[in-house]
Amino acid sequence: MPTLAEIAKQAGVSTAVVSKIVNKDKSLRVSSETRSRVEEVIHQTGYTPNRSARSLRSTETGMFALVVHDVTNPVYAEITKGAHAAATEAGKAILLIDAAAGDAAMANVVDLVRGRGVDGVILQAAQENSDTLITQAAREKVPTILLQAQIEDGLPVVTIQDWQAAQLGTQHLIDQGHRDIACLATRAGLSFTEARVEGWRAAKREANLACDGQQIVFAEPTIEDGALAFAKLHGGSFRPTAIMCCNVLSAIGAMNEAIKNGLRVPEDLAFVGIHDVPMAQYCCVPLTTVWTPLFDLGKASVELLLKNGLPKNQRLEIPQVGRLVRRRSS
Amino acid sequence: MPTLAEIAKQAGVSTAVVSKIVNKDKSLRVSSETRSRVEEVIHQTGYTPNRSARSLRSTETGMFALVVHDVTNPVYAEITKGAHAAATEAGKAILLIDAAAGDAAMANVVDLVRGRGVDGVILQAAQENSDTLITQAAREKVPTILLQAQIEDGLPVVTIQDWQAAQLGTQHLIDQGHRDIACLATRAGLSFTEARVEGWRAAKREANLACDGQQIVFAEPTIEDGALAFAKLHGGSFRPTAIMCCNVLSAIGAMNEAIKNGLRVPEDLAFVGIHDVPMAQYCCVPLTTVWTPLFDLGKASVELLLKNGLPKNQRLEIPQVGRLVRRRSS
DNA sequence: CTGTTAGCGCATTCAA
DNA sequence: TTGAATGCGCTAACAG
Repeated sequence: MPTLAEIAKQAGVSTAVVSKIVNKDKSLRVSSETRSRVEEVIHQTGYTPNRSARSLRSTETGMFALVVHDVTNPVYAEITKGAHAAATEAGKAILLIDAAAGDAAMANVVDLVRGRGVDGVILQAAQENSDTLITQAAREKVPTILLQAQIEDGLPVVTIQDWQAAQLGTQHLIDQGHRDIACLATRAGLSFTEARVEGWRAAKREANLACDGQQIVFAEPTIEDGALAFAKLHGGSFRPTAIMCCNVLSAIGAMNEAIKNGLRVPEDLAFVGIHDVPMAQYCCVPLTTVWTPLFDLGKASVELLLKNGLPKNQRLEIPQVGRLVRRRSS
Repeated sequence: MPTLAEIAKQAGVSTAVVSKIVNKDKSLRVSSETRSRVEEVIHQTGYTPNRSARSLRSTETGMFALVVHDVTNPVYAEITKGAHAAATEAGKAILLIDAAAGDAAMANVVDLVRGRGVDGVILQAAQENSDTLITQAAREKVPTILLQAQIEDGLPVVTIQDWQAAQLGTQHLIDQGHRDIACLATRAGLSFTEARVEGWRAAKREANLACDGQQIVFAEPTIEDGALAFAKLHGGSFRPTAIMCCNVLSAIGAMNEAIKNGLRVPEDLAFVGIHDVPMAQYCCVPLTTVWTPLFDLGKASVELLLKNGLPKNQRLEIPQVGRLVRRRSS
């Protein structure tokens, strides 16, 4: 692994010249002869600049940390894919952190951030201790972007059109003739949960359908918790004929549980989920979903970091609009 | 962001002392008084060593690149999770690269490797151009580990017990009374494909069942290609009553296609897949799978990198044995 | 036992 | 138009 200096010596020029050539510095005026000689040596030796040295000089690492809650969650996978795509295009790299790995993982991120190991942080947030830890560390040091949930004032957030997604799904159920439509929401208190619940509420109100608290159940966006949530919805006095699920995984969990309980889907109970992942079309009863621009969400978050845009406290909503993907569950 | 030198000055000691304290260098003998004074300053200022500087000095970055073919593939997600867990435990970080993002992504990896931006590479390999690119770059520079497939001599590989997994699944089908058991294999030519096909073959031979070429179809490990593969298996002269699928996704795709074609699962056609992912238990007909230690596979790969073990050309097979998870499809 | 110092490889100012 | 010199922040060899 040759160094700049070695290239310079071999080409009979100074390191400055080589450096500028490597970095395509327009201000460099050299005879095309020396230039090609240097380029030749670079090519021959296969010289590649040392990252650490460069980072030390420039205080930029070309890496962004992406913190998600669970690497195996297909929704996050789609976001990750988008983030990776944007990073790749810009020649940057994505450091993946699985918050599910616990405090040690968080400690690592903080370390990374404080030690200037990353140029930015993208945080799939969820109002947990770990979040505050990160946002605090990050805020003082490194550009940080929140995904989906505004868990902390003063940090930029990028979201999808949550309200619309829920509204769209609910409207579809109403169009199918449903009147008793429950809402299986995501974690209470999160901004996107509120937006989605509002979307559900708006659609129902629009159709003069009553909404009250017992029609809503909050659950983590996992299959397991979706299944648990079904019991609450099914056991109560309010017997829905359809459930608007604010997450595709909880939808699958709930639907599965319904079927286990002998209900027919969609005849006895219809389901719509938010986010379209492959799993939705292959599950017990193919699930109607509202497709959302998850890929673009991830993509936009790193693009934001790249252009250093978005003043604090601002919010970017991905313009792509949700789309109903109708399948058998509704 | 204070520097070592600043800490040293504030504490009235030299940088060497601070450095050794930060790095918990046992060889350092200082009065507990100065030590605590230094620690106090470190704590007060919230000093964290600069990563780039450290890397430049030590030629270690604390980062490993993990190259997978598709971030949204749940099988890889599980592997990623394992790799991340092991990395976290060791205070290292995982750089995720999605080979599906194309040549640009590969170019980035090569750059990273050659520029010493990572301490090692873990490559979910698949005999593609991109692979050679990486392995070549990596081999001359940075420790590289292959996942699952021995695509290049001279590089260490870590695998699961492929033969046993296929054998186990096939044996289960035989135990259910099946005799005409086809094999939906993964990509032809890959070492793990061969091992799995061998496992299938062995189980059949053991039961005195004939195996021939037309009982095998090769397909990429995706739902889509699994569906396509079904047509080939179903259209031929050999009409299986069961299919041993060497991958869970292709199993789901094939099974789904079978159902679409009016077959009853498992009555008309039974399915077993290799790898157990959440999707398997929620699909149209819950899929019987052979659980495999994917998490440990990922984990082991970074552990190997960490201890710099495994001489070239060696192979590590994860000791965890596969386990049949019986569901409705068989 | 502790402090001084010389680079690691690069980018960049300032001279020439 | 090109080159020499400096320092980014850290570690480790060497002095004292």
